[in-house]
Order: sequence, then structure tokens, then C-alpha cells
Amino acid sequence: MTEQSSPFNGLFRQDSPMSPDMNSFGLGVPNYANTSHGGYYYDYTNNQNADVFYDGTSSAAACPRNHQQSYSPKMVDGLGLSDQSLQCPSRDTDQSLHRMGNSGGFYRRQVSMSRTPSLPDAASCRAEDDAEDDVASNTEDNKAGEPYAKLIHRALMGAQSHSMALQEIYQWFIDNTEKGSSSGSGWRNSIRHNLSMNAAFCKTDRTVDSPSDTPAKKTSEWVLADWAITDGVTPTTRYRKNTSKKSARPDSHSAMNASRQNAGKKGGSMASRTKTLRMAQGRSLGFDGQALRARDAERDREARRERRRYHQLRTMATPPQEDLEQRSFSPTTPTAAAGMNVANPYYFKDSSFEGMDVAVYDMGHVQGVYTGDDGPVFTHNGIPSFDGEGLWPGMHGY
DNA sequence: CTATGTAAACAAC
DNA sequence: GTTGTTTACATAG
Repeated sequence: MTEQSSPFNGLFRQDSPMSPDMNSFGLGVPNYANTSHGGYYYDYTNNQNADVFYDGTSSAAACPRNHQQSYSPKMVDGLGLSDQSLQCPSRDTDQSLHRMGNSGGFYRRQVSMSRTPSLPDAASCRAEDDAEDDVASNTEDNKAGEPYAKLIHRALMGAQSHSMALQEIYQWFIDNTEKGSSSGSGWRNSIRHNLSMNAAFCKTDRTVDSPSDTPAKKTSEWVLADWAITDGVTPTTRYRKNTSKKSARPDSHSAMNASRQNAGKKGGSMASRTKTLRMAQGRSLGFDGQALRARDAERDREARRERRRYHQLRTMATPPQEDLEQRSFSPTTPTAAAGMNVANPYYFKDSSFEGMDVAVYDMGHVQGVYTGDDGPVFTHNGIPSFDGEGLWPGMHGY
């Protein structure tokens, strides 16, 4: 295998260890030394010597966050385990979560990476979060009024790499919200609903190689879209389809029941069909295609402008693969979707596109991958390109 | 009308 | 049973 010259064996999500000056629009120099790319990407495959193990937990499968940044125990101690975002609860077989004491429950990664993390410490993260949601409760107990989307956003902002498994989000709600202490499970449904419907939350699928010869495990986590890290959440409502509000049908009960069943039927069948499609079409942009009305479109344009501004600022300091959006994998880590006749989560957005909809480039446009010192570059006959338009200055498509 | 919460059907695992 | 997607309905403002 051609190992890249990079001193670490993979690409790791980089947003979390940004230096503080990077947090404000990224004009600073990334101080994760030896990583020549701007980040947000992982490589979970070259993990043979990046095995994950866990401290203080009973189960080897206790923590699914094995893709995350490695923190030495010393650093963890320094950050303070009272910060619940640093803790990784263990699971028992029926998947309920237990809080571990301060002595355990976190994980660490058995790999030495030469980059200097210079993490924002827990305190600054906290301060940042508190500053961001000015209205948000300062107390641990949240006001019941804070909507799910914002709560989820806060949870993810407090998590390493801004990513959490669903169960961890549940646990966060249990620990930090009133909603999570309610008896039923409706709030879990609502969380899932929000995660699905809000473009600020992106799902990452991956298969994780276990240290031993355990069969590769599929895990799934929810991560904040990069723009949501700075911009916060946008209302989930915007991504809903237009529902013909008023009951056109006067037939009441049985009709309602039937219509709901029908809705579920649609939802269920749509789920699988549009799942990958939506991935490929840029869910993180929050488009619902035709369902967008003019005003929504204008608001989207405005938000997109803002994100582009942010994007441009960042690309001044980072290589062009920042143009990859919502790619949670390394391109050298093909998923089952890669090369198959299904939509692929590796897609590319022409960020300069001013029009109504997204220009999408999926892996079908990619002719090859070159992994060099500047990070992965897609190539055609050895020349960085796409078969579409050039995505960034100085690169011309084929 | 908008934002949000909730219930529920359904698929895939 | 869990996870994720989707539709529908309710309600507060």
C-alpha cells in the first residue's frame, strides 16, 4: 500500500482541535501541525496501529466514538472529567447508558499522533457555548422551553468533534434536560425527528475495524454540519415539506387514521428511497427542492452567502478540499456506496454557485484519487480535476 | 403563517 | 428492538 508521508496514519476530524483563533473564522493558522489539509475528514481504515481501547469501562464495545481525536490521559485529566462531554458512558447489553464515575468512562486512543492538538479546553468550549446561546440557560437544568434542535446543537457543540451517537444524545438529554427525564419515549422520537429533519445535523456512517478480528462494526453518529458550528441551528421547520395544512377532508376519525397510516407508508417507503438521494443532493444545505418557496429560497441564499463567506475565509488558510462538504470519510475509504449505482455521500458543492439549487458532484465524476502532502486530490489522468466545472481557482475540470 | 412538538408508519438493520 | 426518514396533526405565538 502506498502510505502517505504524513506522520499520522489517517485523516482525522480537525474541527475540534482548532486553535482558538481559528474558531473565529479561521484566519489563523491551523496549529495541528503536520496535517496539511484543513480537516473534517477521517480515515478509519488505516487503523491497524490506531487501535482503540477503553479505560474504566467493562465492555470493549463501550464507546463508539473510536474515530475521534485522541487525547492522552493526561490531557483528559487536565480537562477535567467533570466535563460530561469528555465522558463516554458504557453500555450494557440492553443499551441503556450508565454514567461512570469520574475515574472511568472516558476513552482514549492508543495512537501517537504528531500533531499538537492544542485543544480548546473545556472551559473555553463552555464559554464559547455560553456566549453563543446567550439566552440559553446557564444552569445545568434547562428551561423546558429550549427547542430540541437547539438542545441537540448544544449537546453536539459540547462533544468532541461535535459528534455523538444517538444513544449519547439521549443520555445528554437525560443528564441535562427536563425532556430527558420524562417517562415516555416520545422525546426520543422527537430527537430522532429533529436529527433527521434538520440540516444542521449530519449522519455519519462508517464501519469500524475492531482491534482484534471482531467483525467490522457499523456505527453511526451525528455530527454538526460545519456551518452549524459557527452559525448555529436553523429552524427544523424549514426543511419540512409543505403540508397542506387544513384538513381538506371533513371525514374525521377513521379518515384521519387512514391518512396517518398513509403518511407513514409514504414516509417509510420514501425513507429508503430518498435517504441516499438526499445525501447526494446536499442535505446540509437545507434544500427541500421544489418545496422551497420564494421567501425560503431567499433566506437560503442569504444563509448560503454567509456560509460561503465563511468558506472563503477558511479556504484562504486551508487547501481546497475544504470544498468537500459533508464528507465524513476520507476519499481513500470507500464505503459500500462508492462505485455502486447508488448515491454517494461524497459529493461536492460548487460553493460559488449563486443559483437556486446545488451543483452536485458525486463520486461518479471522480476519476481517481491522489493522496499527497496536500491531502487527497481527485485526479483525472493524474491531473487534479473533475469532469465537471472546476471547483476551485487554479483547477480546471476535464 | 411560522416554529415547534408529537405521534406514527414504515424500512432497514 | 433500534435507528432513521417521512408525513400528518396540534398548538402556541
